[in-house]
Amino acid sequence: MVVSLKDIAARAGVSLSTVSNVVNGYRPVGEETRIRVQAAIDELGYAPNLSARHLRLGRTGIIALAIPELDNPYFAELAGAAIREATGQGYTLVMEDTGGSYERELLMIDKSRRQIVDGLIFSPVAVSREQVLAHPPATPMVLIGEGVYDVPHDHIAIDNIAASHVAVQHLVSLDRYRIAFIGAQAGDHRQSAHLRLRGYREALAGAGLPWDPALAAPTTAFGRADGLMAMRDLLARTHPPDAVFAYNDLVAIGAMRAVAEAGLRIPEDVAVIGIDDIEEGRFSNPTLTTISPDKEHIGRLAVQSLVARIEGRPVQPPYDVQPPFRLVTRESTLGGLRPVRA
Amino acid sequence: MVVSLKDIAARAGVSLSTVSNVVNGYRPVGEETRIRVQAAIDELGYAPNLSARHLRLGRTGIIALAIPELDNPYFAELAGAAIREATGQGYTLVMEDTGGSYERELLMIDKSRRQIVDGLIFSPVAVSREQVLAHPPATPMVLIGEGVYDVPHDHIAIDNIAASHVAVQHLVSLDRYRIAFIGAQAGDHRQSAHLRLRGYREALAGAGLPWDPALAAPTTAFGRADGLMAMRDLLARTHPPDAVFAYNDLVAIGAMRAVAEAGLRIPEDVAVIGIDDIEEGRFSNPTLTTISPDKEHIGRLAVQSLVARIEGRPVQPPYDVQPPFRLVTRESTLGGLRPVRA
DNA sequence: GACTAACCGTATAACGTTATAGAATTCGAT
DNA sequence: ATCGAATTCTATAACGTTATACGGTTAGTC
Repeated sequence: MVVSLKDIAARAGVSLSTVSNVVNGYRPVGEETRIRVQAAIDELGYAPNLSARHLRLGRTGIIALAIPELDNPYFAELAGAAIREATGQGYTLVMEDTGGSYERELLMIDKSRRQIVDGLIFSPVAVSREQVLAHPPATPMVLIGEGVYDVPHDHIAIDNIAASHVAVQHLVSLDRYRIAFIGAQAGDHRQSAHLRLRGYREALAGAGLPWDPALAAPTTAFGRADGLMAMRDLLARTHPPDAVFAYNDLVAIGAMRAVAEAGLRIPEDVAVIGIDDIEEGRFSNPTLTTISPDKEHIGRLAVQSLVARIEGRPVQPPYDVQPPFRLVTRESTLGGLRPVRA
Repeated sequence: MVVSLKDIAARAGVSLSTVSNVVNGYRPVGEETRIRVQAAIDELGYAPNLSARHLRLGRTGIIALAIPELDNPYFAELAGAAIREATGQGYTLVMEDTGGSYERELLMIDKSRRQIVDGLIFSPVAVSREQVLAHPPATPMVLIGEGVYDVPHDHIAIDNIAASHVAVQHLVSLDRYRIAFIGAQAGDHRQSAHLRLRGYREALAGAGLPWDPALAAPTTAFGRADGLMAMRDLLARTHPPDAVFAYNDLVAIGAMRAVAEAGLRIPEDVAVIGIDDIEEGRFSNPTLTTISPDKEHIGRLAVQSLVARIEGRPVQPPYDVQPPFRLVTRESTLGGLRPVRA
């Protein structure tokens, strides 16, 4: 049997309101009655009905995290941090996998889906800035990643251009001159691909290296298979690259596989660097040099910002945060055998 | 402004009940009024308040998936399937990361946490059979994985012993005689480790190979780092193994890294096989031979079983399902260079 | 001894929904 | 004409919670 306030009230011989006050501490309650009520609560094993509470309060205590792909370890690791923070703040976090699909992303910002949710952390990839502007969300929204810029929402994303500079400069410092980029995008979406491509070009220019469009390999998506195919393609050229800057670690790992299949050595023949610092790259053969964003920081900050807005706490106007990142050098660029530190 | 049934009723000039009937199709409504009401709904952009609906109906439409580690790709891939199925069935799935912690797992089955949830899909690792029996859940629960057996709940897990047989037999068929197992557990928990160890021993016996306790390496957890350390240990022995059956793919990948660091070749010096068939193993160097459970099947079936129980549909008594699995042979046992089929 | 203030408790009205019971209308059949 | 039945709609009472407004009692102050 499910126990409600009414049962407790009857048992303790007080009114509904008093029990509610004991439970929530909203109003002072006499010491003696508090004890009596608490005893009844313990005996009957009362737990508040969240639907009722939420109906009354107008909030659900649930926030959503909408990401393009749960099976990308980057997002899985990020989600872990977000879940921990949300739990700590007294919220439940539900994850939505949009699959990077346009319709499912629109559904996310569409308010019909939001009746159940107090706020949304959203990593858009397919949807455009204009569409976000055209569908003002009914509840607060925090954006993560580089999908959409310049909208009136909190936004958390590393400085992609700066990160790309660091990556390319690292390859340049190793005397690589034919540096490819895998993950250039054709369409208008995936801002981050544009930004990383731009950072790549700027860094090349800064190093006095020529810009060769043939070395900017497009992909349809950003998984291991995409990196593999793009790299096979690059290696089949008459002048293959001597280094690769990959859109992310998954792409980089696919690319490394292609290099190995071609019978070439990493990094002697081709050096490889990615972005994300997923755990997989710490154990791959060779281990993967990467740009490491602080995922724990991003996940927690996203939840904190969202909760602050939900609870109407004093927050600045929508702000852009650029979490820190750092270069993590490993075998795929430095070479040698560098035992994993475990 | 948030639109409720009342607003629609006023707009369309009908009663609350009629609008509700239009929305839910519970009672027949005249064609003309239906159109008028639908128009009002579209104009005002009505979406039902789920808290209110759930309060009234006594169900929340939310199911939880509690897994030990979101950053294990196996669970991430499984969760993807579960989310898809849940969405299709009209449920929202929330994920809970227990971290394999005893307290957080108990919290999951504890009913206080369940007020918000219609049912739970649970992959226990720390909690025991007795504890599950002692804390009867308030709502239906489906167990996945091998943590707990013989409890009155639906249970979905591959036949671990049979899977281990297949894995070890594969190694035997390649003329390996010193086959190690990584992932033996000391404590009473992690049934699956026991089962896989048992399958390993049975298969050895079946092949007429001796049982050497020194080759059963325990680990504290089941990640890449654990496989790495255990393998380093095994390779430092006077008689190192010529093959390794790892508790799962993550452990296998850590083990492969250790073999590479030791300057040995896979599979010539040491063959490696895992369980799970995570995508990572399809692109690793070398690619990883593994036992592939049908994750899509498991995820969907878990949700289907749970929803059937929640909705009180005719279901058999709690049943045990053993989803199919198959051996996927790759470079880590077969050797050679086998280009990834992409 | 009356007035205020503080304290503690309660009755009640929402929050938005749906199920039940029933009211109003129409239509056939007697 | 009248009754029963079918059809379409509506009023109302919950579901369990919390905020508001108010009723008592006690203590303190002039």
